Amino acid sequence: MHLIIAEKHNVAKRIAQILAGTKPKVKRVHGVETFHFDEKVVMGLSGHIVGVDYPPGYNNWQKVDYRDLIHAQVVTKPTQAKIVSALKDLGADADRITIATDYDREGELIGVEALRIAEEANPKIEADRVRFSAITKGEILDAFESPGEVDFNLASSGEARQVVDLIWGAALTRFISITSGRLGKGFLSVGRVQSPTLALIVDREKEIEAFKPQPYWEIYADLEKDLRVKHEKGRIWDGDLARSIFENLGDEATVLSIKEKTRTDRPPAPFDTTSFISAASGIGFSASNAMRIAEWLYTSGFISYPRTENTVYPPTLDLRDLVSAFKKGPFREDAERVLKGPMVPTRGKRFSTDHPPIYPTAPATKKDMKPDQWKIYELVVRRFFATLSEPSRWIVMNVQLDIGGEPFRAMGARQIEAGWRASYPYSKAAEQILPDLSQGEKLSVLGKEIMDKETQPPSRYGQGRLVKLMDELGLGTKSTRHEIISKLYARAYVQGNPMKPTNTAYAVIEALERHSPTITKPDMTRTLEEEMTKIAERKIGEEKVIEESRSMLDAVFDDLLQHQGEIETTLREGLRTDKIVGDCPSCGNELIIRRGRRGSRFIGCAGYPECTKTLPLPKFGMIIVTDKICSDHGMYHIRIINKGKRPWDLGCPQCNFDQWQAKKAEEAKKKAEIDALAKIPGIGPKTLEKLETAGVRTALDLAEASAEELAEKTGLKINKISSWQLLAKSVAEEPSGC
DNA sequence: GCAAGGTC
Repeated sequence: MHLIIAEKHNVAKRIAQILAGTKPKVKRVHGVETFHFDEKVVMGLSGHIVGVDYPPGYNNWQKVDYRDLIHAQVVTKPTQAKIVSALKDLGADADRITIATDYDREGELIGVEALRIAEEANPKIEADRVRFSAITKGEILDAFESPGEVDFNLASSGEARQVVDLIWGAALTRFISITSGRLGKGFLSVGRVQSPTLALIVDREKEIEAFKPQPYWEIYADLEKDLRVKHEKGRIWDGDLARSIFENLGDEATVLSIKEKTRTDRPPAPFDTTSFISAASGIGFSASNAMRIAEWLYTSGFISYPRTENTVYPPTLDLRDLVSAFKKGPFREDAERVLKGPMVPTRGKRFSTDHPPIYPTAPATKKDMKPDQWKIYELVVRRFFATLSEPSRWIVMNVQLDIGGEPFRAMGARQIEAGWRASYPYSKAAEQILPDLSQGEKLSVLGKEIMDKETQPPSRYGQGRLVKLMDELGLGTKSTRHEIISKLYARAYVQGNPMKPTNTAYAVIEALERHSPTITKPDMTRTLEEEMTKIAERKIGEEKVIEESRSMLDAVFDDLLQHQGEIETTLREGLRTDKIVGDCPSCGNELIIRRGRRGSRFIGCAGYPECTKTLPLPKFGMIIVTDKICSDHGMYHIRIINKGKRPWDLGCPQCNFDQWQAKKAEEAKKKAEIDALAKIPGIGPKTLEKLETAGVRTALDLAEASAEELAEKTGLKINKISSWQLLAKSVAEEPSGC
């Protein structure tokens, strides 16, 4: 039997269909769907099915010595037990195994992992490897026609990365968590990708804080024909000069010149993961949410594989056929427009062997999915059409004017052909229509304006921008960048979007930059990549790279352990300031988030025990002090983050407490009225039931009801109802006892 | 309970 291994289930299924020519037989092996035909079996993995970890005995964070962690024998453990078992069973029966995992380094390692398991069950199995960059009939048949060999060196370069990541990550994560006292659920983490990413955000925040705004002025004049013109100088840095220009401005403008140019605005490149996340971020999706939805669309058959670095459509993709599929449904007009054109697809800078760019694989309507899913699907469809469209064309006008010796200017832009913008309305380019003007024309000045402005600090990174930046710096991969960003939120290192770092993040980055700068810079990834290439080229061994990395980490710990005291001070100060909620309304001391004896949390005053002001906090979830301040109480708003749930904005803790108290009082009042109804002589449980079906639950309800209607609805005697009503009225008017 | 990398 010939066993064929794909990286994922979907790919296994399609490979089997292509190779079989007919529908292959589906058999479940240890719960895993496999595909059988002509003495061949295709099975899919789920990415890595084993992972590196420490052997048992290294679990206790406080008891294990850092040096032991650095030099421990790292082991490989199955992480997908069912798939491993299926692989063993099938491997035992196979005389040949073909690795058909993704065509990249990680794919090579995943293939070798599978091969080792199969070899364990059957040492005599013969192995080969096929490589393809799109799952189309042509590519797959070609690849299987001439299989190559498994590249064990490439795989071991991936293994070296795994071990280096684990030992640096684990040792530094434990050190920072132990030193800061943040153990258990709220631990602080460190890693080759997450820490440099966090450092980018912290650096940006420092730039913003250090920014000194510069004042400048802009001068505008409003002319006849509804024309607004701006002083040629744009930003005028000298206030006196600006005011003098403004005050001495003449009352007639002369058109000096009119320049017209056509500008072509080229359509965007096909989506890779980075540009997709960036575009989704532009319409309000977080990176993780965009990817989650894209994965759903992929597994539901609406779009192609969303994790790709490729921005060039493969020649095997029949674009005309695909566009034609959209001739029915909500994208009919776009499809017809594109089909009329030359349909030359745009190409991005990056071409890779992993997967095609992200494109829609099937037409759909709004009814097929939820609104958010539709928005993402529509984005992918519209981007696809845009990449097959013609450029958008504009006429841009540049009008120069003179007002009493001062140069002014007006810029106009008019779209003459929408081109790709007809399908892709996400990146807006606004038209600026100017009135008809002629050279030498004179226009009176109807009004003037001087605007005093100041330069703005750089803006915080939004998630889309950060993903792009990570991509440029080589941090993380198409599949992990959004997860890394989520991790920063989960550790309470950042909050909001755009992202603002917490003081804890400042402190962690400061400590690392001082004593372990390697882990805070993108260079670590870059040098690791270089080492990996050397391993793949057999210029250096996997073991050598790991050993060198271990001794570097040893040196880092020489420094860290020597300065553990001061690092502790830095970290604890950062942690402390993140817990400040505001000033105590009773005594003016700081209000801080504190922990009760049984792990409960509350807001307490730093002036305790003299001041006993407290406010409650929820039992579960991570508490985040945001930078939003309550205008009534001067306290920072609180946000609660529970894993897998939407964040809950609790708001100002004082307002929240007041509202809760008011609600409780309201409920108590209601309960008192319900009790009062039951206490009226003559009203027993059966009568209560009848009254309730008529909508009467409290004494107040009864007092306000119409006796006739109530009698009709309940079948109770009207005179009885009237007598109860008298009693109810007297009860309802009494102030409630609690 | 640690990383980052696959995939669901």
